[in-house]
Amino acid sequence: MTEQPTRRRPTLDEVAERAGVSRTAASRALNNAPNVSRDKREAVLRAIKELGYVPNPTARALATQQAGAVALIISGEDPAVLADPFYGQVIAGASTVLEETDLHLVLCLATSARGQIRVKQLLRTRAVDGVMLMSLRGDDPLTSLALAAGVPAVFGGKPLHGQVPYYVDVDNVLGARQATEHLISRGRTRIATLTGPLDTDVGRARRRGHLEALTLAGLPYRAEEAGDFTERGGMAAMEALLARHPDLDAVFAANDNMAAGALRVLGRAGRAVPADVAVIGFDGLAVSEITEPPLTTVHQPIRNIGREMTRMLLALMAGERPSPLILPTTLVQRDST
Amino acid sequence: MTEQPTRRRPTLDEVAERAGVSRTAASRALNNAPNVSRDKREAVLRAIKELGYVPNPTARALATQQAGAVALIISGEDPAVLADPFYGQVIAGASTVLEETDLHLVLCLATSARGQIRVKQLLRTRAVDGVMLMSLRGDDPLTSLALAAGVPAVFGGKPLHGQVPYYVDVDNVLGARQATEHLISRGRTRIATLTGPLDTDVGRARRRGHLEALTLAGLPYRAEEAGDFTERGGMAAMEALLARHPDLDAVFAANDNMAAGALRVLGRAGRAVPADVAVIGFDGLAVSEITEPPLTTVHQPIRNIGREMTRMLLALMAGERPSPLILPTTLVQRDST
DNA sequence: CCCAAAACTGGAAGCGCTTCCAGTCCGTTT
DNA sequence: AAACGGACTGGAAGCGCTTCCAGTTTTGGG
Repeated sequence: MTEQPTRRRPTLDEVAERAGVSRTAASRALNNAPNVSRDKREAVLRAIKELGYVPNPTARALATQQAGAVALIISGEDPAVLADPFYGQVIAGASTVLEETDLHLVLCLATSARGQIRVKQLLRTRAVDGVMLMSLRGDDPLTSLALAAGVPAVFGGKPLHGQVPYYVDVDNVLGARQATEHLISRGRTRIATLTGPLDTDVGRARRRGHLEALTLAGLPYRAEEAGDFTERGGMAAMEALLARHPDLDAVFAANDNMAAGALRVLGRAGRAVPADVAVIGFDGLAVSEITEPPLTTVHQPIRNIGREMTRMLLALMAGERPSPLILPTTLVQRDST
Repeated sequence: MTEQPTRRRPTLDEVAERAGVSRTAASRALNNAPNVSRDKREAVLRAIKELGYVPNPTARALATQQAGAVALIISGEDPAVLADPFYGQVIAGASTVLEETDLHLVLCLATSARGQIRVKQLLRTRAVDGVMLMSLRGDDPLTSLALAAGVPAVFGGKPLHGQVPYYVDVDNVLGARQATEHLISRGRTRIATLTGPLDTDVGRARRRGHLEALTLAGLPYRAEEAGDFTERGGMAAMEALLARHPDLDAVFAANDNMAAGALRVLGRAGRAVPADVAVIGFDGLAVSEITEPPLTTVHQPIRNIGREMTRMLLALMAGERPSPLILPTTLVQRDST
């Protein structure tokens, strides 16, 4: 039945005619704008129902000069970035906010040369009314591109270089400092860190917080290894760390994935956690609850990040000038420290 | 500077004027259609460059009656479905294919009542040129909705009820059978299974494959517990299973997440894997490589699913009638069996 | 050198909806 | 009863691009 020659869908003109009013009036009734008498409004509504009329979003977009969509742009060198549940959470948060509007979410992975070009196009053609950008690396050209495009843009996490006016972030420095201070409070003195990529703001900020805590406590021990925020990368980094600093008694991993990897490596190496080595993570992802042992971690409200980015974008699109937002982190004590 | 009164962007008319040709010719040159002399074509291209002209996608969409986008609709009762890296892979696969076209990807989470309504709207208003649907539960109304909408639609995995003409799936029955046969070949005789949700086709199909293998081998032992495809759910199910069937000597988990959960529970319960209990999963996600011990699993080409769904959708949109596709699975032997 | 076929051209008609603006109607105010 | 502000109306002008079609110019064969 669906194969029937797809009878052309009714237009607003037909609705107007059937209701015996002008197209203008029909449009007003449709959008329940003022200046339509009660009678006509009802007549139009009835006609709409009878005809099964559905407004054409493209035509509306052309007339109103609004795309009716916002984009979430995820950068990174590998399409596998999405394997990180982190983004899933952000997307979920964004979705819940967008559900309340009539904006669609277009997802762009700027993970290949081709992808970057597509994003550029998206920005230039103004195919969306606003964009959210995430996980930009050091001098990601997307940053300036987005800023220059004149499209409302909010960033998830500050880009490493360049100031951006609108962003949502968590206090990475403070969170990391709390993490390391927690380890210190447990009596650890040879505290190593598995950092994130150091060409990202989040990677550096967490490292900085860690170092601040060490300095403040007057601890001279320094040991670190860079990871890539994946569990696998965390394993490799932990192995390297263990080889170079076999005497470490605690590890601050810059995220839970890497912490989970570290736990495995420590387990295989025969180090008891937390007896021999205490481990703390960052994120508060589901994985942190089910590691062996359950992971103490610095929890960040990821879903909220998506939600707040979206709210900020909506505000921006509405002509407001929202302030950057720094979300708080909280230490969640479990069994690995 | 971006605050400057946003000088109106040039239109095709202005390009045409500057190039000294008609708008028609300009359009043709732009889309490099035939019937434009070399001279004019070049003049237009030059004007485009000089003016920094960028075509307005909305106007084009209105004129061509094509939205220029396809949707990926993910159903499920919880926005957290996206936490499963599975979808990340599918999205990545879809993206790589779409990158080669000029279609955008709009992502819809039909995970709430509001979300369902939005999807319905999306379908009715024809805001996209095609849709891909995933993870539909038993009698998900989305199935018939999508079919009735008259929009090209391809399904990821067969819906439980109702035949759909276009879908991409893996041979879940066969894959599951291989898994259990593998366990049997390792000499196991008391083989339990952690099933997926039994109101999904994938959940039932894998269970069926498991049972087929048992029947074929003449093994009378039956033990199963339903999970929800999450690691956490796998843990709960494994605990229940262990309590009711303490004598089991092998477990087929319907996906890797649950298998990972099962491994943890078995570890805590003091059962050695694979010595006491052999475990096999399904999916071949990254997690299967880093569990302790590394997990033997039935690998399915997830990225390809996204890719092939997209290709199928493109074919459908091009007026072809592609055949459903069943992707093969392969057994990946690691250390848990 | 003539004529039909092939290759261009560009005016004009949309695609479906929003919104400005010049009016029309009415109930009040004085 | 004349004047007035406010609530409706709907014709018409777009929004920016594609494409049909009738007409014009080139080509190429005979």
